[in-house]
Amino acid sequence: MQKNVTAKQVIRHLQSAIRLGQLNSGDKLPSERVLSEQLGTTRVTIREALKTLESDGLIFRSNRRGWFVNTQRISYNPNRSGFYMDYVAEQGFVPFSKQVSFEQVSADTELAGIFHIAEGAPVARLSRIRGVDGRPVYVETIYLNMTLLPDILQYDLARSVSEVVKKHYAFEYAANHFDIRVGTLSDNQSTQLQAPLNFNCVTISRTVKNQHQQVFEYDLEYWRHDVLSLTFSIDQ
Amino acid sequence: MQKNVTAKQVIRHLQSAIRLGQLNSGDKLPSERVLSEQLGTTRVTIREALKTLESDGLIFRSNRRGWFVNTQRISYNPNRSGFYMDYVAEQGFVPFSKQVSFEQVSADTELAGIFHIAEGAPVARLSRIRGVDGRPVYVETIYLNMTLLPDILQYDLARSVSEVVKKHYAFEYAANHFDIRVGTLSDNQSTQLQAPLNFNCVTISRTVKNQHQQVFEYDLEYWRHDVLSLTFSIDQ
DNA sequence: TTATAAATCTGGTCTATACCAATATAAATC
DNA sequence: GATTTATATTGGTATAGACCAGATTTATAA
Repeated sequence: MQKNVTAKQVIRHLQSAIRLGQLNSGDKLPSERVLSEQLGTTRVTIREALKTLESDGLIFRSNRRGWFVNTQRISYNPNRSGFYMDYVAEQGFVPFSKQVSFEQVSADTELAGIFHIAEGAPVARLSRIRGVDGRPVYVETIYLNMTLLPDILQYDLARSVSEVVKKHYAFEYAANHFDIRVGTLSDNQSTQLQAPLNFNCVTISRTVKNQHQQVFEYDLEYWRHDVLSLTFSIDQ
Repeated sequence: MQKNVTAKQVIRHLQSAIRLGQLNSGDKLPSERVLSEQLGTTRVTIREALKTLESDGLIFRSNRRGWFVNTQRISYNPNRSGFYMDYVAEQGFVPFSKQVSFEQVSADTELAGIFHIAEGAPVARLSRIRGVDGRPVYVETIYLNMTLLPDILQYDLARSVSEVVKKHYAFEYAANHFDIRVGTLSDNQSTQLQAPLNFNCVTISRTVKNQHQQVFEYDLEYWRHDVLSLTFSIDQ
């Protein structure tokens, strides 16, 4: 009589392998087929276990390349001031940021509502991919209210949006409103983040008001769910 | 030649059924077996699609009872002041809160570090399950520093912890530090939330300081990932 | 040596089937 | 009618195998 090998057993096995240092940060795990042979089970069960370890942030995958042992999660303060590059580098990661597009678009119903402008009014849209240690971890789209920020398109926002807005328009980041939830990546985003279809993500939406209570910025960030640790403080 | 039915097709089919009102909030979906027959595919593919819709918050499941169309997510401000019951009721939900335990424990290494107390020092631990419309949505464990809050065990904290702390100890909730990440539920938590093993959750950890910069409270919340929308503002 | 093409490996996504455990329902009993 | 017991249903978790597409490596040709 053959006894089923459960995902739980596989999870424990890999957890202890990582804990004991048989597998170290950045190491590639054996392929799913090899693991299923070694542990006497099927790929389906192995994948079930791998997905759990992924959600716990212990391992991550790169599309069709393999599974790897994760470093610690990226600690990210959504309310930070300062540059992404510096912020992440302080944690020992090697960050990169790649601007995908920066263009003018017309406000749809949603954007018009957020910015309190007419539909069709000009909005600047900046799209970029950011990552650490050579792997992309989140995609971001930033909308800027061109009614309040005319000529914003002529600036280089690659390094920092807030820097430009503060310097050239004398806007303060006076109030931030956040909405954070779990979701799944779109097909486009999956490709950009080298993730499979319908991959789980953390969605961070942020609207920013200046010192005059005007909404001038709206950000949408989609993070791989397995790499992120949101940390922030609120004093009262 | 038979063409495979993809999860994407199933997702679109169910999305439009919900959008068109063929399925309404609270409705039970057909069983996985029925769906797989109707759509000409296997349960595996159906489940793949259902899990995606679940992560997007469109549907939810109750262990071995079935899949149901979700209402909108619970908008939850982790920094709120006020009562959970009132807070959630305002959004049209019928909330419930069930205290599981309230007892004194000894600080382990982690708690000792958080509260800046000696290992073994007394800590009060309150555990409860909270939900809406009859279904549990998160489990919470609250640790209270009994070095700062002696005799806290004699109070009834079922309604509100902060109310008691403010009233009887004159503590203010001066500073909150948050850490939010995705993870998976423990076996215990899965049972409590009527979720399958290794179910995805959002973990919210929160440490609270009083007006004297003393850490007196440490909360751990584990939310079903499919019901939560964190919303909060930070003014500067 | 370099560029190109072929073979291989890997995860991604299906089909098909099976059995278990908790739940809900129907039937039998008090 | 209320309670208990048996049955059917449902999701949860396995086995086994297949083919695809992208990434990597190896072999081949320029």
